[in-house]
Amino acid sequence: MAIIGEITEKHRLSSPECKQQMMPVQDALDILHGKWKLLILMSLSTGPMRFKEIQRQVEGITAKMLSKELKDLEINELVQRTVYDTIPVAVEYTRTPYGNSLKKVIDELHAWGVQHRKRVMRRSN
Amino acid sequence: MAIIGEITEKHRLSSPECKQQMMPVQDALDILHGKWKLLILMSLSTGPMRFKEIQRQVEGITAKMLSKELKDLEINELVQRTVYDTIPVAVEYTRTPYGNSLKKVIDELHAWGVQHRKRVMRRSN
DNA sequence: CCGCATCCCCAAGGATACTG
DNA sequence: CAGTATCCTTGGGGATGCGG
Repeated sequence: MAIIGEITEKHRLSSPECKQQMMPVQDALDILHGKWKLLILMSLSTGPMRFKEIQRQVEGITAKMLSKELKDLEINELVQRTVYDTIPVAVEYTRTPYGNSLKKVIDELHAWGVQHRKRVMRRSN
Repeated sequence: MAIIGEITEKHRLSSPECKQQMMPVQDALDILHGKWKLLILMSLSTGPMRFKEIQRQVEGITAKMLSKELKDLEINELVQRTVYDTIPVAVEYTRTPYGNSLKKVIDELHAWGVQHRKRVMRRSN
């Protein structure tokens, strides 16, 4: 029980700094939350993409969701929308430089996902 | 319009590989989704932590959610739960080595959040 | 102190049909 | 092709209260 008390005390002291560390993460999650946003950004990693193209790449997303998520991403300046005045209209979506700044985040998440998948495979055998 | 056709064609070709890249990310998001999981993992970065301690650090989370999220994290072996047979019982949560493997992901998200906050501040002035 | 049980609400998300 | 509109379901999340 003494050990518990010690541990508790130790971390209560470091609490304020911990909260400071969390705020930025909370900010990031606010913008990137949901099932789709990061996947959409990924699909734009190779270059501009049209609506249907993105929908094909991001498996399972409905037009409604894609439309909404793209709007959100545009508001946060992670994605740019360009309309070409053709018939029928063509719309291209591009990652902005700011959107590209998420590359590392996505890369790390991807790397973790890869090894996680391996791990799950291993355990299920 | 020619340019559109070209762009479309180019990326349709790279589509299969893109989907491959997305699956791991989707896996990762499945485990880490929601408002709280990453924040909880962050709060455990400095060492073992008791239930109430975590709740104090993760601002705004209710006991119910914390309980549920900790269970999920335990199932996925990112967090370990230890019960001390004291009166009243004390329960400690620790990041497993596997949970620690998410450090880079969290770090990148944190780094992005920090600069995002700066950016938002700048624009609102 | 560490939760679980219950009730409740709302936003996220899905299905389908439809327009310019 | 690029979405909107509508309706619907699910579950994330909050509030409160209780039990070991």
